[in-house]
Amino acid sequence: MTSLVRSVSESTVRRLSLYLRTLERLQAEGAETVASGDLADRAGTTAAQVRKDLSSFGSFGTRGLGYRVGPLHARIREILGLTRPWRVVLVGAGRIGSALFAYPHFRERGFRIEAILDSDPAKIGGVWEGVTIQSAAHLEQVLARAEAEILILAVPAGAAQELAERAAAAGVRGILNFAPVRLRLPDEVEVNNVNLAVELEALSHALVLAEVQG
Amino acid sequence: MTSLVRSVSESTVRRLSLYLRTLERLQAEGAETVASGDLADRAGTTAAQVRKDLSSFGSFGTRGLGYRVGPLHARIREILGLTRPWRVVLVGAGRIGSALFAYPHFRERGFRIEAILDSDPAKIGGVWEGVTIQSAAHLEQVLARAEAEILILAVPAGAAQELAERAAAAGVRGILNFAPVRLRLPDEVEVNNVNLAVELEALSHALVLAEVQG
DNA sequence: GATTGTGAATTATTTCACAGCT
DNA sequence: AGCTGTGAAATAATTCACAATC
Repeated sequence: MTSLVRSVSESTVRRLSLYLRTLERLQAEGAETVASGDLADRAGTTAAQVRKDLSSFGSFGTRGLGYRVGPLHARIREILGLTRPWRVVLVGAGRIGSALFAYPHFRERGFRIEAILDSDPAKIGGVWEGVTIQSAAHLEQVLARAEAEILILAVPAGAAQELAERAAAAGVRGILNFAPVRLRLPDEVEVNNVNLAVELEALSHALVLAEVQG
Repeated sequence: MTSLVRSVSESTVRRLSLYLRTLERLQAEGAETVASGDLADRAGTTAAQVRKDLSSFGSFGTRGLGYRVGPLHARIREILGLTRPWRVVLVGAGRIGSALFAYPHFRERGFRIEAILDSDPAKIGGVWEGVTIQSAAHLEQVLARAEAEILILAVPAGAAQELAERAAAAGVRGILNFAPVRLRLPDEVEVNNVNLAVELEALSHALVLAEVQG
């Protein structure tokens, strides 16, 4: 069987996600086709970049016309692994956890938060939209019962490594980590780090640079 | 006057932010010096990368010994523009806004949220830790009174462009944008986008790839 | 006439490897 | 002996430019 999903670079993958959202807007606008230049403008890149990205998985644009919005959308969903739902467990029922749980774009894309865990007794037993917050002590059982594939880690830095290790041992395949620490885990566990301080600090660096350079 | 801040690549800047946090942990552990290899392990990169990153702004490691933790920390703070406070206004008092407002790492690094805005009448007038949520209709006045330099945009996609334009016109210099849209703004406004759907989709892509490749 | 697909050229980033300090 | 600083080499990502196609 030939793979439907070829290896593409990390930066291409991130742009594909942007294209996907753009294509959804185009669909809502009733567009049938889109040219690379138009897609690039809307997604914030260049026409050549769009074409390179799309050609990397043997694309099917039409010369003179552009790409058909529907089929391209379907193909990118496939590449990104969004054609089936993902079972997700959220660890950390603080503010970030709450924001992620309610983030509409996650559910739209098929990321199903099956369970919520926290270690704060004041939070355990609480209910969010029908989902009861359980004790993080039961991480392994919860992951097993949910057959969770993805863990969203939204806990303080000090708690992240231990929880991540336990989740990895329990068979979780990917972790989206919001704790500002580098997780040390077996290679087969995919980790994607989101560090909000990095984002703000990159901005502040850009601002001082702009000051100095006029 | 020679600039204290040289141009370094975007990826270097992001790693510097990681090194900064690592150095803070080392300081807390009482370490006086750190070798590039150790810093690399803790920050999740390589020794050569660390040395290249640090040498790009004329660093002052000691051969045979490593880098002195305190001075290196101070130098990176300088590079990242963290030696002075930043005046920040938060737009969007939803769940993401709430998480960001309470995120301790922002305040620790001198990002001061001076005002909170929202357009939902149910939220306006609410108070978060002494800060009253004001109407987004008054964006310009609030930005002027706060002399805000940075805007954190945590609003729905549909509202982001208009608010960003108004903030740019009112003189904001940088925007940390959580809305999943590409903002079109004058070049002098720095924009850093955080797109949570992209992060999760990059993870799901990695997982399907791992499945296919064994 | 418009727009893709893609090799080639360019630019950026990472890794190597080792001379040079302490 | 240990570790930095850095040119050189290798690799990766982006941009160019144009023939191929509709």
